[in-house]
Order: sequence, then C-alpha cells, then structure tokens
Amino acid sequence: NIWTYSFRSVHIWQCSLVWEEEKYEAGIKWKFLEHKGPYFPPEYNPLPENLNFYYNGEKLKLGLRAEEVALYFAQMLDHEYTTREVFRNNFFKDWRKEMTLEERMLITDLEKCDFGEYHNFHKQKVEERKNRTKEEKQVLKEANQKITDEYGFCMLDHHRERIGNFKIEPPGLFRGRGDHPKQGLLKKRIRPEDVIINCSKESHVPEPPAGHQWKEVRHDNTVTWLASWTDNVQGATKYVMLNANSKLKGEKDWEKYEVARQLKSRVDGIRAQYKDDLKSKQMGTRQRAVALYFIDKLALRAGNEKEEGETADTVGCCSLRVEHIMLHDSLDGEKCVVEFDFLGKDCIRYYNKVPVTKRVFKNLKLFMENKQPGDDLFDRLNTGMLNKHLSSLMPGLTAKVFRTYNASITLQQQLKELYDECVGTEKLLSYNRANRAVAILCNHQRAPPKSFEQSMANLQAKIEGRKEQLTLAKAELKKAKKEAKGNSDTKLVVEKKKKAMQRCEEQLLKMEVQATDREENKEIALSTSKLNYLDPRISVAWCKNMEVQLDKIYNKTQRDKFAWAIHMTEKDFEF
DNA sequence: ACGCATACTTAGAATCAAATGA
DNA sequence: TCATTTGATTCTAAGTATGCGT
Repeated sequence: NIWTYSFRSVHIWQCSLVWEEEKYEAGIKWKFLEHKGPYFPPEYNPLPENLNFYYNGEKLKLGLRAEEVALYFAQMLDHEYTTREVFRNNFFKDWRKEMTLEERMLITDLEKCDFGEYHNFHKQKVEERKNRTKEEKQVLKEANQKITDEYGFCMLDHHRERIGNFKIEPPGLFRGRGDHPKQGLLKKRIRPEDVIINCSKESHVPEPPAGHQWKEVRHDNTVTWLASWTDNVQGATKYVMLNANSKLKGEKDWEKYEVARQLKSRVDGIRAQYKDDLKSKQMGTRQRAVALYFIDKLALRAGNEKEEGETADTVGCCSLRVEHIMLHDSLDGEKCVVEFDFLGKDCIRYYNKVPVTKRVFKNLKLFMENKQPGDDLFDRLNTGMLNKHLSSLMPGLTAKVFRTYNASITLQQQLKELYDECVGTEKLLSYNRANRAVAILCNHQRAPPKSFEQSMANLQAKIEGRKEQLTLAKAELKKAKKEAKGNSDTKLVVEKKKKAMQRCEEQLLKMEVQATDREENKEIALSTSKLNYLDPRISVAWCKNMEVQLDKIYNKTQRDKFAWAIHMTEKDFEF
C-alpha cells in the first residue's frame, strides 16, 4: 500500500535528518541493492525485400548495417535538421563507416541518395501504429507492463523502488540542441558488453542477455546508480538510476530545499559581503562579486566552462563573454542598464534589460576594457573558485542554491501578495501567476504549442458566443423587471433571470481569465520550476490554507515525487 | 591551479493516453 | 462515436558540482 509505505518512509526520513550520522557512514548510499539489469531494445529487424534504396537513380541493395543506419536517417526526413549541412555531413561520415567496402566505394555523395521508399515505409508504420484497435493496444500495454514489472523495479534496503530509466537508449542519430557540432552522428547500439552493473555483493547478480557478458559487475555502495555505459557520441557516462519517487531521491530533494532555507536566513549577510567585495582591490574578488550579484538578482546559472567544438556554444554566468552584454548609461528612462543577450542551457535565449547599481555598472565597464567581443567577461573567475568561496560562507552553499532559494522565496511572496486579489476570482489562477513569476525569473521557455493559434481562436470564439448570450440574458432580465411592477408572482421570474444572467457573467469571466492565463503561458514552461525549484511544502501549505485540493496543483507523478513534503507539511509551514 | 573523470540534477521536446467536444 | 485537444509520461541531452592526479 503506497500510503502506509509513504508514511513509514517519511517517518524514517524525519529520523534520518536527526540520526543521519548514525544511520550510514558518510557517503554510503545503501546497504543492499538488487535488480535485474537494464532492458535492451529489440534487435534490428531488416526491411522487406521489395523495398529499395537508390543511388544516383540506380537500385541498390544495402547490407544490413548500412540499411539500418540509412533507415535512421530516412525516418527523420520530415525534420528540418536533416537539411542542415552539419547534420548531413556528420551522418554521412558515420554512415559510411557502417558500409561494406563495395558500398563505401560506390556511395560517395549524400545528394545522390534516395531514401524515399524507406521513408514511406516508416510513415506507413507510424500510420499503422496510430490505427491499432483497442484490443491490439491492450495486448501491447500488457506486454509493456510485464517488462516494467520485471525490469522497472529494484530492491534497495528492504524497499521495492521504481527505477527511473531502466531501458537502454536505442541506437539512432544524435540530435543535440541548437547548433550542435555533433548533430547527425551515429549513436551506436549498446550491448551488455558495454554495460557496468552495480549491485550488492550478496544480491542476486542480474543475468546478462543470453550469449552475452557484462562489461563489469561492481559493488559500490557510495553511488546510487544501478548500471552505466559510455555514450559513443559525447564520451559521457549514462546511468540507470532510481525514480524521483524513491526514498533516496526524495531525501536528497528535501536536503536541497533545507540548504536553500538556510540560505534564506543568511542571505542578508552574504549580500552585504558581496556588495562590499565590489570595492575590493583584487580584480578576481570584484569579478566574483559581480558574478554573484547576477546569480542572486537574475537567477543565472553558474556557467561551467565547456570544451570548445564539443557542444553548442552556450554560456552561464561565469562563462559570459563581452559580446553577451551591452552597457547603457541610460535606457528607457533608467540609469546603468545592462542588456543581456546570450544562449543558455539547451540553447534557450536569455534576453533581459536590467538596471544595476552604479558600482556594478562601473565594474562591468572595467572588466570590458581592452577586450575583444569573444573574450571572457570574468577572466579571473570560474565556477570552481566561486563555489569554493560560497562554501566558505555557508556549508553546502553553491551557485545553484541561489536559484533554488530565489525561486522558492518568490513563489511564497507571490502567493502572499496575490492572496487578496484571488479571493473571489480563481484561486488556481493566482497560483499559476505565482508559478509563472518564478518561471520567468528562471527563464524557463518552451516552443509555443503547434496548435496554439487555433486553440486560442477557438476559445475567443467561445467567449464571443458567451458575450452574446450575456447581452441576451441582460435584455431578458430588463424585460422581466418591467413586467414585474410589484407583481409578486413575476418577481420570482425576475430572480430567475437575474441568476441566469449572473451565471452567464461568471462563466464569461472564467473564460476570459482562462484566455489570459493561456496567452501569458504561450512561451513559458511552468513544469520545470514546479518540479525542480519550488519547495513543495510551500504549495502543500498553500493548498491547506486555501482549501484547494492538492491534485489541482500536482498530478499523480508530482504527488509521488513530493510524497515526503505532502506528509510532513502543516498549514503554518514557512519556507 | 589545471585538466579530466564521475555522479548527479535540470531541461525542453517527443510521444502517449485521457479528456473533451462536434 | 470518432477526431481533436490537452495533459501526463517518457526520453535523453545538457547542465552543476566535486574529487583526483599531476
């Protein structure tokens, strides 16, 4: 039973905060871990014989390996990125590596390749998938459930826990975000021989698939992952880890917010400190102070340095370059304005014009002196130095704690501020508004939904319809009033008409509010902050105080993830 | 101080499933 | 009842942060 389980877990967590040292030695994450190993995607299924690939107009039967990789490309043909030079070149280079000698000799120009039949085959498959009957869907669902039951859970210290990503990533063409230099490269099939298994010595070690061996089996209880492999495109390690609703992840999440709350009580001192540091004789200290000012005020990310040419060109605070900011002594009636324009994580553009203090402004001018646009703004600073400084100010303090702290405190403040105006109107709307303020602060954007304009127009049409209805209702009310003239019989009718009119008015207002909400949300993603930055206890307490059902705010997955907060939070919780 | 490896969180898009309405 | 829309879930890339060897 999930509820007793969760309740018991929270009980354990509450103890663990107090007895942390006693429970495990530092760095030990578990005592027992058992699982079935990751689930591998199905082997490649060759195309039907009658399907052809054409090179330079000539029919050509590709070998299995070349065919498989060609199909990856053919499947993507509807996407814009298959037209990009970098993508095409990378794909072609890697595809040729999979060819036989003869194929490689013959196929030397991607432009001469015709994947049309492969592409159509794929589209047909997608269509078939879409048109599956209820029964077929049911059968597939059950088969999937069986896989999840077998591979999707593990035993960790007497708890059966869900695994977050127990499926090995299938092969395909790498799709980085933005202008990625490696887009189109072949992401190779992962075999058991590539996979490291991590589990208890005394557990039942997972069986590798028939005829295969694991790369390694280790028993490291200082880490939380169950399996890992190296991705051939980036050379990065990928991990199989627990689901967010697990005790291990929940505890970590709780800890994160507790650190952010500690920052709350010390932030005044820390701010005073970095304001003071703006005057330092040391250039490095001044740069650190300005960077911290940005991180605190604008919720910028730390900005680790990245290897050039390996990823898209994105930056965070410490890696800002001169070209990413513009200084305006005065702009739109404000003094000392900094104009930011850069690509951040996932190539999301950060654009903002912010008035800053005179001292910060002067420092920025100084940092930019005698520099080229491509030079680092903070040439005496990196994230390591910044975090080292921060951890000396408060244990556990790093740059990203500021984002968590500022996000959560903003939510709490906004909810308080919006409290008055949301009585009477929609409570949920005010919650969304507060959530949105945070999303804007953290620059969480999304591509507008494909059907946004259409759905907006539909809603607008409905509003118009309701408006007409309202005018009608008003007219009827007036008429009824006229006819009433002290007649107690018709007074009832007047009341009825009045009620109808009011109901109509309410519905109209609700729709208009919904329209505003949706419009304001067009390019803003609320889910990221809700899931990663907002202390769930703020939301749980708000729901209790406002008498709003929690499932109006959090869906099932979110309630699972925040089970710890749901059970421990009282009405009077304050971040 | 650095360069690199490791482990973990955060991120938006793609896909799938449920709800809604013609 | 079917098609469309919306919301939930899955996927995996892209960050942060820290430790280690030189």
